[in-house]
Amino acid sequence: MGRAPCCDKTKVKRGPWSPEEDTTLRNFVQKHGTSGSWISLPQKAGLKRCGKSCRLRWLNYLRPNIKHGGFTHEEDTIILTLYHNIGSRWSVIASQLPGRTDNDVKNYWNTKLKKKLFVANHPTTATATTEGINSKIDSMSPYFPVDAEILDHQFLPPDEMPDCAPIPSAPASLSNIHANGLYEDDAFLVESMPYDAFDFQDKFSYQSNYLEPMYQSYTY
DNA sequence: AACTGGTTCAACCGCGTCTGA
DNA sequence: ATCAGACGCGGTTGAACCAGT
Repeated sequence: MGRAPCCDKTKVKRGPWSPEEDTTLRNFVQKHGTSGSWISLPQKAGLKRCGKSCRLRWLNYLRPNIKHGGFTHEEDTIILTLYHNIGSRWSVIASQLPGRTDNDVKNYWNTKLKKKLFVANHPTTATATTEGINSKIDSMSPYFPVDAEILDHQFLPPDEMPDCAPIPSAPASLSNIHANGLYEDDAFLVESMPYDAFDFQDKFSYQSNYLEPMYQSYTY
């Protein structure tokens, strides 16, 4: 006996959104907001969609200032650092990346960054399949090492983060690395995530000074 | 050109948490 | 204090696209 569905699946449209539906939803939300209830919004807006589907479409695609694709090195660093410290709290991680959604960050981690990090640190397995790499990564400790210089970053809670706030810049030593004959992306990751040279003192200092207060402010 | 396997990412699902009556 | 409905989240799925053969 499972939980009752949030809406009648036989009466709502599913699958990809059409441009017309996007326009309807965008216009309605911009004019009326969410009216305090996503569940009732589709009916008010004249959409044959589940409220949860509307909410997801708005948050991940239609709302202003959304950025798609092209994650920067600085964003990579922030994702890796926060994943190392708090795990797969994608909404918390995304809140530190203006314009990024939790879905975007999650997809980026699962499809690209995780593999990139592993390959950069295990060059001999670079030709392995994604499935094989993923299974290896999943069996590893979640506690990736963190470069001490990342301590310089300042993180803001979401309600203090302006929509177009600049992403905290990476330290110079992390921004212009071309080492070991690797591409800049890979060299950057290798240099910023040195598996064998992690300073635990720095990790705990960083965790207690910056991440734990932030993490606690998000606990729900 | 056709097929196949891999990759990407939008969307869905179900569960935990929150909130207001 | 309790409970039902709504919200928000992380995990997963599958269609579309891409690259190699």
